[in-house]
Amino acid sequence: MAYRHTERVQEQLQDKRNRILQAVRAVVAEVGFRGAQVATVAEAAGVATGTVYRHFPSKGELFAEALALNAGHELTVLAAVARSEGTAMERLADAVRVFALRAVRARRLAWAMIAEPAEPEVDAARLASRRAFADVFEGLITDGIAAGDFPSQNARLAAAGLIGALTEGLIGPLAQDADHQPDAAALARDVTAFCLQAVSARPYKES
Amino acid sequence: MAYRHTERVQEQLQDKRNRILQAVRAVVAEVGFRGAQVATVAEAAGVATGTVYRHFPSKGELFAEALALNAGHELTVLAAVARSEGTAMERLADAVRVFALRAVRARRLAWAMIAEPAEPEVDAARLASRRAFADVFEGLITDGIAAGDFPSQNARLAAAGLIGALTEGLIGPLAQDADHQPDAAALARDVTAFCLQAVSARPYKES
DNA sequence: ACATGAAATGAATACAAGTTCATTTCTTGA
DNA sequence: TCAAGAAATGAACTTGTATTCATTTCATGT
Repeated sequence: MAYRHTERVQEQLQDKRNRILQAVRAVVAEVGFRGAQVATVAEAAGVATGTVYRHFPSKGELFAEALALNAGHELTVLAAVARSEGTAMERLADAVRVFALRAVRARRLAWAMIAEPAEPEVDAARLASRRAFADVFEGLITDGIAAGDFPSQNARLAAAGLIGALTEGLIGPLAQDADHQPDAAALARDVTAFCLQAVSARPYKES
Repeated sequence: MAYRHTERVQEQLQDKRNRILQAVRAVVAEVGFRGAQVATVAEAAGVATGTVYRHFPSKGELFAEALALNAGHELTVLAAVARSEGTAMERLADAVRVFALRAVRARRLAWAMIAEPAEPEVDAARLASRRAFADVFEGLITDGIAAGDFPSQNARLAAAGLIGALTEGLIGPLAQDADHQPDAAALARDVTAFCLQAVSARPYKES
């Protein structure tokens, strides 16, 4: 008997695994899922291509785990905001604002996480996280309706609509136009205004 | 001299070209861009694979032209609605409703046309058509603001928000859940209500 | 009918990217 | 220092598709 796993080795392995996951994040943030290949990720992580496969069974599962990790992080942040003090209206406003600010600060990554199709495993992981995001918004809208902050409406659909509006307004292809790019804060402010109005308003004209 | 292009041949060629474009539409409507391969398209068009390349220089350009063709058609419909009689509010309502109804009736195709990434040429073509759609909505919103139908707002962003909400609510992955799929008409109605409220409403509570 | 040249064919090829695995390098305990 | 076993390496392999091109089929005018 001349070799046994020691704690240090375990840590190094775990470390390498994490480095690879972080490398996925970094590469995807730069070139999206479309351009992210295993060899590139390996290089970014400072390991050989084959090493990746000692830690993950396939590209799809690696990328899916990286997405889940990142989405989970964002979800934690969002859920905390949603659980804070204040009226449903205030909390929804905060949640949307936080989502918007974080998204504009890393558009490419945000778009990849939220919308860019990729391997089936990645798509599946995204569907789950997307639903989790929608659930947070839906909960806030439902609260708001119950509290009389918002008019009665289809909360599930409204939540989807918010995510769609956020995605499109902040990180979609149309938002990438560099022609007259306002600062991120202004963009986030306008999108937030739109989202709040969509959920919280009553008809502008009596008809 | 024993061969010269005759009219009949020209027509047949044009015909074949169109058949191929239609075949792209049909195949994409079924399996999306991801699953659409040249061989499949050729088969659907009733020609050999190589024939496709006598009419189009590459897969990317073929698919991009197919997308532009289809988007152009939709845009014509939408623009006609936008130009019809009525207040800006009514015309926006009609436009959104028409968009929604047509989209839910062919979700897979609509998603491919609006959102599914594909070859770079396709993405470029889509960006153009997307902007055209957004422009129609933006024009209606601007009209509405000028007429006092809608409160003052960032029309460009609101237009993007509408498209996002429509996309997400009608044809995005979350909308694909077959669990409790309401009929298309009901879905379109709710989404339309959300969109109109987003643009046309005033604050629900004076604050 | 026939010669001419275009158009269609589809099997063969090219290519890109994910995955494997024989070899090398590192780690451990004696 | 050394043997044993694990981990890392990266070049070779595999696979799935887009693209090509030698061959065949078809259309035209005499």
